[in-house]
Amino acid sequence: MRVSREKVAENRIAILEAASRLFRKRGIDGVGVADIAKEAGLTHGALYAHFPSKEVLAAEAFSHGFDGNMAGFLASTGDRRLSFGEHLDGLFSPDRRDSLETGCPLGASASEVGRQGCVVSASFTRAFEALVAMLENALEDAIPASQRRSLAVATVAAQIGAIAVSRAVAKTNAALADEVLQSVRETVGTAYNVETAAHLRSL
Amino acid sequence: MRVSREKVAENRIAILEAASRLFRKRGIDGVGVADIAKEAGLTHGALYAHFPSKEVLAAEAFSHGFDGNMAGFLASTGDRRLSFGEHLDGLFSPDRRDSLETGCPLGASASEVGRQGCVVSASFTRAFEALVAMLENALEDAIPASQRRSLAVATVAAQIGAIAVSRAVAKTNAALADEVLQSVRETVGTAYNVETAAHLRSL
DNA sequence: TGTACATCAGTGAACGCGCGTTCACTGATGTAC
DNA sequence: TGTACATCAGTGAACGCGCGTTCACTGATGTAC
Repeated sequence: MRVSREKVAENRIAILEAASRLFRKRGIDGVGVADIAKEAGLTHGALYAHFPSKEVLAAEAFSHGFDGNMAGFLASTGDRRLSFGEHLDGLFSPDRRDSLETGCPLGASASEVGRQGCVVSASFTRAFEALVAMLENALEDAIPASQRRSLAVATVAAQIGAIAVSRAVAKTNAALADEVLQSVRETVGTAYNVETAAHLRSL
Repeated sequence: MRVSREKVAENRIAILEAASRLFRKRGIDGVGVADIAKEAGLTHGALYAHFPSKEVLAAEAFSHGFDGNMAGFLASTGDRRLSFGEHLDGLFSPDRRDSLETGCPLGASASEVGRQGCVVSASFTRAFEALVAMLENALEDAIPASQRRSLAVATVAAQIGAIAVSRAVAKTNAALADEVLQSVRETVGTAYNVETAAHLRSL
């Protein structure tokens, strides 16, 4: 039966939340549309009133999950702009690795997105660029503009690898899982220190 | 009908090759056992005479793909031990990104392995450690032992991220895909240079 | 404000299909004599 | 070396199941009067 306009909007969000969570947890190919609809409190047919296909849902769920994560992060820091080092602490924390379902969808799906269609790839790219922009912003004043983007791009890509690898080895070797996060964090930090030192010397 | 011992061994290899190639290309959840058997020139039933389940096949195919890649790499370099910089050139090349089916399975499956069982995780961990050992070996004489492992671990993890991200954005933004590889390579290179410089100074 | 009706989000059965796995059967291979 | 037979890798039908998607239908909502 027909439902109110507010309910329609609510249901759409519920589908996106459920899809976002389940895709992160079990992968895009590992979740069926019926699972998603059920988790959202609907039947599978209803899903097609909101999204034309599973692929489009995946792309929108990806964006939704990323936006939610980003908004939550910004809310947690208040108005304060974090330093690059503080960002690194957050990005490479074991907590971040352990929050598969609620964490950033970039790390959860990196190697799968390459196999999906253009719509999903576009969502991934947009989220990646948003993270890069956030780090570039944190690097302002610390290192010259010409090197900011390169370090920001490298940091986000390396972090995605660190999280994915840390999760992949965690079942076998928990110590290695932590070591991976720390080593990548250190290496990125070293590169950052070199740039800031060079920048300070040039002033 | 029964086949000769040599044929059995051949068929086993054929299954592993097909599985390894298809899993890299389409993901573990994206390939059926029938696809694999067909690609190997068999029917799906035969597969269960060689492997007890798809999961075990996935783990063995992962190891097989990694070993083949490693052997091919070692053969291509002859006896010569590559420098760390030469390793970086190979690891972050666009060619490596573009060879999904034949390339290293670590980058192809990183974010999926975390969702698979222990058997697959163990295969991944073994391959990861093998790559780390190769890089540690390349770092000998260049930087002190105490820092070798950390840089090697970080390099492999960052490279896996760089390849996965580069593949994920490639459909949307080819320039960004190349930029990712180059930026991570540069950042790892910078960290390496810092360590070597410090090491030389200490001599 | 009250009534009549068109709209359309949601339901649930059904579509064809492929999944991972099992199993009775086949027949060439390997072995024992 | 030749024969008889046990072995077992491979076949292909069948298992139950879940997949993504479609669609006739329902009935509360939104709208027009």
